[in-house]
Amino acid sequence: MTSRRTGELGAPRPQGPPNPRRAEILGAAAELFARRGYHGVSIGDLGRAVGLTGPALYRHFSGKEAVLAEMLLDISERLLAEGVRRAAGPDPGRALDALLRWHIAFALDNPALITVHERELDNVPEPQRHRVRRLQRAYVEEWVAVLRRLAPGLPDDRTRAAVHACFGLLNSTPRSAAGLDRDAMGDLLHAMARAALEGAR
Amino acid sequence: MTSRRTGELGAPRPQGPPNPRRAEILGAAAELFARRGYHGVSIGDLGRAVGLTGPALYRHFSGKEAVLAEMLLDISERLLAEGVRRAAGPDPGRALDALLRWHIAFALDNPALITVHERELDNVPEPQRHRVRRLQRAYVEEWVAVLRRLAPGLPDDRTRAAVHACFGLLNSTPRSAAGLDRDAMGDLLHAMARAALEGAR
DNA sequence: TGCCGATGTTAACGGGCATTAACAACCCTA
DNA sequence: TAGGGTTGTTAATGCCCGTTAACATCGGCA
Repeated sequence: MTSRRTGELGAPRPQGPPNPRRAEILGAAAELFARRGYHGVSIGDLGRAVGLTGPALYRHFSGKEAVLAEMLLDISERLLAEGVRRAAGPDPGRALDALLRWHIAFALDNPALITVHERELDNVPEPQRHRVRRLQRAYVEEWVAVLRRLAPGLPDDRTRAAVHACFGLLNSTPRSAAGLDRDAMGDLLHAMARAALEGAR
Repeated sequence: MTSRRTGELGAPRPQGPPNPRRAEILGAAAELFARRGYHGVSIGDLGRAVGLTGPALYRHFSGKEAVLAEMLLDISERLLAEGVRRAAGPDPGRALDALLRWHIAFALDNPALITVHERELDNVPEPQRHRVRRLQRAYVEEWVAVLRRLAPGLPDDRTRAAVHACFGLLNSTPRSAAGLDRDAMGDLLHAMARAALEGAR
């Protein structure tokens, strides 16, 4: 074998020693995809962003789609893994706050990733799109389960709609580069989201 | 002159008798741009969506960018015009409810337009991008002014951030095609947004 | 009736894109 | 120190896109 070019198959993912070049490319791609959209970014743009030419990318990914697929898979896995952890405790009120803190911190620290995660699923090729969708759904269900314990009377579809609306609020961060500093913004989002979810009752 | 091809200049916009073909193209373009993004839609796609070939579009618009520009200009003008009207009354609490009802109705009735309006500003060519930005900002300021009367103590940047977060919540509608019917969804969004804004205090 | 503007069509263009081929330099190790 | 895998490069290929050109049809009106 002359090169690795991981990412072409549905599963399992690379896993080897973390390749710094891959990570660098993924980071730059996140910024570009968030700003200009998947179709608005060329392989040449991607290479240039990390100081390479376009074709050099094929030493690390099987193609442009594979970059996006790995990015979305990584994001949704990270969100879900920590979401499961935080939703666990016995007190649903505390669990909700922990979920809120987690999602807000992730959105504030990775605005580009949140944006891509929210917009570009349709451009992920098919074997992996299903996996991302499953992970995203599972993450939503963690929130729904906590809210169900907190407000047992609510019908499930209403609870689910409320969670989606809450995500819309939290994920708006990247678009509102307001003058607030990170902590103030985090507190504001936490207060608003918490109030919105209580208002959904 | 052999054809009209409006939209190439910054101002003023067409204004003539409403051309049904133009409207049809704009409607189809909104759906496509919302689903696949501006760069993900070709002129051929756009023509096909209204039963024409690609080049036929140039009988109605000066190019692909002009379609997007007119679309965003139209949306932001509509939002602002009605926003100004509803923000006017003497009672800020009523004004806020009127603004909420307006924005929610618009988002529920035109999910594709809201999506494009939120995402594609960067692809509007420069003379018109400024106009759209001004209109969008003015719309936000209508909300900020109402909230300022309602909660005079809040610093302006916090109020503005809260409005943006609120828009994120309301505009999440297109992504959450939940099982709720239109009215139930509208009520839920209204309750959550109202609570979120009060929670921002 | 004959013309002309409006609104289509297909064909052609120039450019950019994703991808592949062919080749070069660099380490690591046998 | 020779060889091979890794990671780059530039050149080439083929496709698709936005746009323009050239041509057809059709309906209203002098």
